[in-house]
Amino acid sequence: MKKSPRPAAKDVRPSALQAESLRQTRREHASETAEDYVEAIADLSASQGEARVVDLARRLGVTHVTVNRTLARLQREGFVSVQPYRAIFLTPTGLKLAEECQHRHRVVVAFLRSLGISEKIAELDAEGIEHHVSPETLAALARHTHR
Amino acid sequence: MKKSPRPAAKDVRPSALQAESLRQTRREHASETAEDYVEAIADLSASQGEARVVDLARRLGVTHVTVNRTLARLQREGFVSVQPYRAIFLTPTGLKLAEECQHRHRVVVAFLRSLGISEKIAELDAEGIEHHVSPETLAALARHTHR
DNA sequence: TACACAGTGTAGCATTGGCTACACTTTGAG
DNA sequence: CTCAAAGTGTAGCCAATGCTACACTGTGTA
Repeated sequence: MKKSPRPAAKDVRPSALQAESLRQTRREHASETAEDYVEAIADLSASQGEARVVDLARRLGVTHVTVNRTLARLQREGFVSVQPYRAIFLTPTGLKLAEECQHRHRVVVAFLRSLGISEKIAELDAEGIEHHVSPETLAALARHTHR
Repeated sequence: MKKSPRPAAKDVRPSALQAESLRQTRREHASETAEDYVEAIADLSASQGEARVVDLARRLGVTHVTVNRTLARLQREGFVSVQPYRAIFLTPTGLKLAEECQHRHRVVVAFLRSLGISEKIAELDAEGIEHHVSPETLAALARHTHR
């Protein structure tokens, strides 16, 4: 029998769970962009009647070039419908995702506000947090939002 | 005077703030990797005496190739000290970051657990959330963690 | 001491998501 | 109807982060 040259890892947190969590987080990150875009498109459509590339760029804090390329991917993935020089529309799939995101965003912000966090900080943190909140946690946050 | 062809965006949420939040989130994402790595290295060093590439790979859920390349970047940025075929060490800067991350992680998990979230889900969500929690929010979470 | 094998390193490819620079379309003012 | 400016699209660059395939090191065991 061969003694392994270095002892196997006996971790405090099991590596498998840790790795799974991180893989999950990376998967989420892949869809964060989609979520940010569809949410912005939904908001702009509601507030202005249509979503245009420049507005998205301003809203998302990137150049119109990045918006353009990302929209191409989102179209490929079935979230939006784009035609050259035309307004941007959400597909039914995209609309559904947008509504989920808006809901999650509202819940997270309301919760943070109810902890006494300022409006600005709450918005800032929510933007980062909202994509990583599981349904269970979202429900718990909603339950624990008082006032 | 020229009337603008299309009316300027009058957003519900001001675009500037929105864009700033998202830019902030992107900046955070750039350092998430660093945080995950230094935290893992600190944990492994504590539990096994040393951190090796394979262990990190297992722990982070990526191949050893990715670990290797990322370590090169982290060394470039001053978080770790690496020599070929040797164990991986944190610099003082890296160690400080690791400790902050571990603290944030503990606070977030404890808070989620105190909301009644299960251990597994709490760990999963914390992994995604912890990188996006501002000091203000972290303090608020700690304050509102009861039992 | 030799060597098998686990661990480590490197080459090269793909995708995502930033950017600048430049070209093309659309549209409203005149 | 014209045309300049705003908006949109494209080419090409860079960095980060995945991967597979293959090469090299180091070390305990036989």
